[in-house]
Amino acid sequence: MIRVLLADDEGMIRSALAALLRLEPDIDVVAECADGAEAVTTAERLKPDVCLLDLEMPHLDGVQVTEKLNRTLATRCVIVTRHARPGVLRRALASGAAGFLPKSRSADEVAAVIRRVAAGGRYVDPEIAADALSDERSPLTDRELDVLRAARHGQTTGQIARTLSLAPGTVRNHISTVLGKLAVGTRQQAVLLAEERGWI
Amino acid sequence: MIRVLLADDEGMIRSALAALLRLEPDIDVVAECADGAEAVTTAERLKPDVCLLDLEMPHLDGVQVTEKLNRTLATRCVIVTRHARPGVLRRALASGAAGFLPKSRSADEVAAVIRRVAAGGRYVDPEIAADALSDERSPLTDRELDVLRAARHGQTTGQIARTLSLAPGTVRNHISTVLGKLAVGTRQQAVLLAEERGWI
DNA sequence: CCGCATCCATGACATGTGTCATGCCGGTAG
DNA sequence: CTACCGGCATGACACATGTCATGGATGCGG
Repeated sequence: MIRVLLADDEGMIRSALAALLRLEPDIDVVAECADGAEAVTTAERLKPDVCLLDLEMPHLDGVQVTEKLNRTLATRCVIVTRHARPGVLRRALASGAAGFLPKSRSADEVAAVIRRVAAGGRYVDPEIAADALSDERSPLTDRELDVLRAARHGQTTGQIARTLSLAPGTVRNHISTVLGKLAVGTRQQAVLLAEERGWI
Repeated sequence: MIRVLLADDEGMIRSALAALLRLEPDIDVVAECADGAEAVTTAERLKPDVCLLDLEMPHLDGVQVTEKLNRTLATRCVIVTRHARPGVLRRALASGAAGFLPKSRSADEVAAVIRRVAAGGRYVDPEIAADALSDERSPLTDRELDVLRAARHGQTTGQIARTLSLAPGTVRNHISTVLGKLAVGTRQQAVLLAEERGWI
């Protein structure tokens, strides 16, 4: 019997997957969690064989949960996401995830992936994996990513500079190089593009 | 037998809901569609009793699909969405939707809502309905909304002015009043807030 | 050691952005 | 009719933003 923990902030898909997985004779859904923090504490208590984690969750996202769990437990983590981009896959695998499944795939495949991962194997969505090989790695430096992350919510250059302890001119310069690298004209477009590609 | 059409761009939740609904003895899932345009043409061909439509879909969103179908068919539409805000509910009901269900609700409720709607009733998520009564209507004028919509993808004032056939100064003025009404400092924050509240 | 490349940081300059005062138009109350 | 109000449009002004040239710090290969 494979003991599975489910975490997804969207109640409808969480309960739907739970109901479907309970129909499988060899799978036992032992917990359903609505956010990352809850997933971590529940996993540490119940020690499930497999954790099926949504990437986008409040407080801790799926990648962060995977990192934490891999330090302390033998649980195998599968990350599920709507935004299946090569950059996201890279982050997921770097965190130690054993599986990666975009939500564009059918729900039927979930049980198969869980069995494979529980048996010690790995599963990565073949389509995304192919994209990842045709390397779409972020051309941005660490600092540039910092600045872009800070710019996500429409803060002004001055505010960003203060939170990063920089001169305003430096922030502007980083933004400028980012705009050049991404071939866009405004920081807002840069943010949208970077989010799209899973770089921030 | 209630004949149901399902439309959601996320394959996993679409197939999961379909599988669960097929377990119900009185519900027949006659079609699964991945986008709004496909939903419209399929619905016109199959004339299902109830359409379960995701709000966020490519090409045509759930509200637009509902509008189109209500012109030509007797189909009852239920709109499902992750971003369940009063403004979204208002738009959905204005389009003629018979039901409104946020994805934060459990999948169990879907079948019940479908039965209720098929019987000629209406269903609106009580929590969101309560919020909608404590009126959070948009304080923005039509023109201001036009400008804000155009500003969504980080376009410059000049580009927005050209697409709306306005002087750049006018666009800036509209943006300025929007910033005042929403009590934010940049157009980017205004866009994020308006999206959050379902006003654009 | 010495280039050389890369990242980070900064300040001067042009351009775009937000604020303000103003005027036009259609609807409404007196 | 007149006065007034709200939405729409516009141009002048202060400020933030994007571009550029520059310099310091670190790491790598000759």
